[in-house]
Amino acid sequence: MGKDNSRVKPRLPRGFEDRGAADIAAMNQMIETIRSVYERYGFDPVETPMFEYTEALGKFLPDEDRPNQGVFSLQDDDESWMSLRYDLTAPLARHFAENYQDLPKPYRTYRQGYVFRNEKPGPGRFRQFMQFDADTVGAPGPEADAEMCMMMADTMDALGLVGRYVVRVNNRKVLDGVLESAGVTSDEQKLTVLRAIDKLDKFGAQGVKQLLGEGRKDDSGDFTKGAGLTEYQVDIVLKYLFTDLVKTNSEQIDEVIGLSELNARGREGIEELQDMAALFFSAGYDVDRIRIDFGVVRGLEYYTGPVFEIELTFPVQNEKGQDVVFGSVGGGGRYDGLVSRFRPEATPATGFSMGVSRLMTALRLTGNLGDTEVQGPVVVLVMDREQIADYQQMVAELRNAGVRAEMFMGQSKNFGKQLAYADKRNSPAVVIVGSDERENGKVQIKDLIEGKRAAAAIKDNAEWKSERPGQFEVPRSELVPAIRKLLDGQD
RNA sequence: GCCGCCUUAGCUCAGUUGGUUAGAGCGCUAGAAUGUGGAUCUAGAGGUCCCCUGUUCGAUUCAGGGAGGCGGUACCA
Repeated sequence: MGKDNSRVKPRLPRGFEDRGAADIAAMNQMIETIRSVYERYGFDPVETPMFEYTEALGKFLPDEDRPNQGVFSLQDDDESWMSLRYDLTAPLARHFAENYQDLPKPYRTYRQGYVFRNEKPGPGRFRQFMQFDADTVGAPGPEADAEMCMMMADTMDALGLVGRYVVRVNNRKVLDGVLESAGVTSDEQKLTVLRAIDKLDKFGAQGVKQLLGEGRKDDSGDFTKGAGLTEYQVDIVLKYLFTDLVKTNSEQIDEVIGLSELNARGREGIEELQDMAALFFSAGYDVDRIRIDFGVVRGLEYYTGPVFEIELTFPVQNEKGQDVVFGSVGGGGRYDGLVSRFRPEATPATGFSMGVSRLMTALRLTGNLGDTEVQGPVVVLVMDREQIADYQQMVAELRNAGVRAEMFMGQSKNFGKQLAYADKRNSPAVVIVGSDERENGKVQIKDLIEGKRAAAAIKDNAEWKSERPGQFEVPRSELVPAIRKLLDGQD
């Protein structure tokens, strides 16, 4: 049989991804774009490690003596649990609390990095993915929240997505107020109601109504138990959700103010939204960029006030052409309680997170990622093994001149293979020096890009060879200037 | 977790109403062409037909179970 079962099958764990040169270039470009916006807003970078003590992340299960399933965890030497961070906010709270004395307040920072969630992956959902966050810690006012929303919008614009997203804004206090008025008191029921509201754009009014009441059966036949509200309660919630869509944010807010069910807590939230809407208006952010939307919930329980979310306004399909449910590509809100887990002082904070990986996936799937093809190096071919010192010298000259260059390192001394290699690397040019050139003090430079163009018409291989499209000869001393000139001409 | 669909060569997929040597395109390797990429032609390598159990003279094909993938749904701190 001769079957070798000892060989390991190379396979990626589900929900994780390898990234090649083009992907990395695209991601770096996105990161740089986002970074420049955050810098311009006056935020400074900070970096925290991938691991934190689980208790610092707040993800210890109260009943059992181990961390939440959703986080990747392991035990340190002293048996204390450590976890891979699942977002960049909890680690920031820890960092701020730990360095409280030295940090300026408000503390305005950004940071970017991979976070990890041990969950079932889906379209645009990975178990390792990149986020790019900005936070203002120690600023209580709605102007700090409004700034976050405007920065989110500016970031999306900078990423070339003008008019193709919307930042939706709501306030948890409004939600809480409505629920209180409706007499929804148990925490569990509250959560279920919030989740139901969150599904509005997914399932529509009917779906939400079912989820608020008995429950809903989805297309795959699965049944989701509802919140079990009475008809009267459902009406209150729906009335609040389905205020008429109007032209401006302040009009939108007025619609809710008109509802008699709004209690003191709800009105507090409304006032904050009014303040934010006024700032959006005066700064020229229209409803098509930032919209007050009472359907925004956000899952995280630590949000205490304004919450916001970036949504793409174009449909996304996967590689198979199937329409795909694509979540938000960024979000955030005010989390006034997070730092107080570590410190006695009340520390208000607000921030948001850009889902870099998810956004990149959406852009790639919709063909909006832009051209990030990576240009290869100039390759110096090895014609004579004895001359590699000479070839290496040429490479060094090119590198010293700032040109990306390498000597062919493969096994094959076959000329054609070396050219095929350069072609596959997307090299701009190769340098050819055999005995003929050496004796005459010359080098052959082959412009692979021009050559490809010139060769398009050539069908016959003999002609193709003798024609040597894109190839020319210069004195050895002219190597670097000739290559430079060629590269300049190519861009 | 629950529901649906899927799994055959590196990739995309045919096919076998249960039968002996399981195919194509692309890709890969080599040659035509030993100093010239592409196109062309020729040849070659590459398979546990996802795994296990059962039914059967015989299973890649049928049945049951499992795993993995895709999608939905739940959860998502």
